Amino acid sequence: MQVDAYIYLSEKLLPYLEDEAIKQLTDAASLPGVYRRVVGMPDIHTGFGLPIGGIMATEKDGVISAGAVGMDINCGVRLLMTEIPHTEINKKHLTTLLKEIEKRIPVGVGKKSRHSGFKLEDVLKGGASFLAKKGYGLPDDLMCCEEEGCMPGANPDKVSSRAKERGDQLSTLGGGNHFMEIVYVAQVYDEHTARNFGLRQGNIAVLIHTGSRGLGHQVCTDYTEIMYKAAKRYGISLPSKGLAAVPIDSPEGQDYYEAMASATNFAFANRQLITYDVREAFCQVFNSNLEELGLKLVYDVCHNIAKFEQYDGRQLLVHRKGAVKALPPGHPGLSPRFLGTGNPVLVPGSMGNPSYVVVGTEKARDTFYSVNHGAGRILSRTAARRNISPDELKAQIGDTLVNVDRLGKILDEAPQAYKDVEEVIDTLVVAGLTRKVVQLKPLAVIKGEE
DNA sequence: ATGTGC
Repeated sequence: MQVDAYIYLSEKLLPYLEDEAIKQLTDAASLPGVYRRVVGMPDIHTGFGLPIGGIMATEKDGVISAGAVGMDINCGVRLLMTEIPHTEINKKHLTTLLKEIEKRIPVGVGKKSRHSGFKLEDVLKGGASFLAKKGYGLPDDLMCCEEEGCMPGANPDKVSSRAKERGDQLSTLGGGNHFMEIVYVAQVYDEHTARNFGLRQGNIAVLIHTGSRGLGHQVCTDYTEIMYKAAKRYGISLPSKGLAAVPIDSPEGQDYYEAMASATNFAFANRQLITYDVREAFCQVFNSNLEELGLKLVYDVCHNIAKFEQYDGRQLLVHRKGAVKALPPGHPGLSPRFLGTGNPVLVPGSMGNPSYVVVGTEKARDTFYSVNHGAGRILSRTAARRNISPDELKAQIGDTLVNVDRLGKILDEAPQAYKDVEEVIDTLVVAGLTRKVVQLKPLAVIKGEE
């Protein structure tokens, strides 16, 4: 190991720590140019290469790794806030909303876009910014996105034709842990910050969790193969195929960065077009307009990405896989919109459970200004399908409305397969890395079937 | 996570 590995866990979470996740994290600590420490979040669990809930920063002369970003490049979460009090919404509204949203946004593995006419090259270069400027967004959307909805350095020429063929999935949700949820602000912990983020106690909001779909998956697969072969030529001994890595300044490393930025923009555009479709669905169901309904973007976070950032006067490449950038109030890296508060961090819980909006603190410097991205798995997808029955899942999600009739199709997403998100967040609160802003409680959820 | 794969 070149550096130490730190993992943040409460006593309650300690039993869930897998030996394999520790190995993946310490493996990452052995890669050339890794800086200061590698970090595991309290939602850590075994992934491909770097564990999910892992952070690895590398210096200029160090490596870049596709597996340390993850299969779903720029998987992320966005939150839309409405002006609708949850007391004014009934079960019939919710049912109709789910139907109208599903009419517009295909859900589940392998689903294709209902939209056409967007040039993939524009999407890969421009992300959410391209769509918003085309009219698929509100004026303030972009300043409420990480990277303002467009990652610089994207070069579609570095995305393989096979990956591009899989790029016809704009405004699709996907499967697995991806979801859309109608929630309401159930509790406010920090009035000032909540107000600044536009979060009002009792109001309805929409949480969207998805990424770059098949395109990002293919980019990761392509470049893992390329890096795996090239590493030998650079004299890098790889601890595992999942951590295949090459020097940042090598042609392969540069190519991956440009392809990753392209896939990142695809994911931003996906969430932006979903937002457009969700807004349309709300307007139809409530027979109203966005001026009345709100549906303003609170924020859009990336949780699988590598970005160049400054620490200790050095430029580092911070790989976050299942971790969210959380800059504290006053940090020079913040956009003017969030300079006084820190950027909002969106942390979804498991199905039927609360989600949270939190912010980072000065102390989060210890984690390269990163906090956890969710609850974190306890059971693998297959273990969850084997061990949880549809009735047990139903008992856990309670009154939360679900679009999926056959609960047997989403057992891998049962809350029993996940840690308690509040325990996970409180671990970082106690460690001084984060502060809670609001709690969101679910009313209805849209999941894709396996 | 994923047109659920070598």
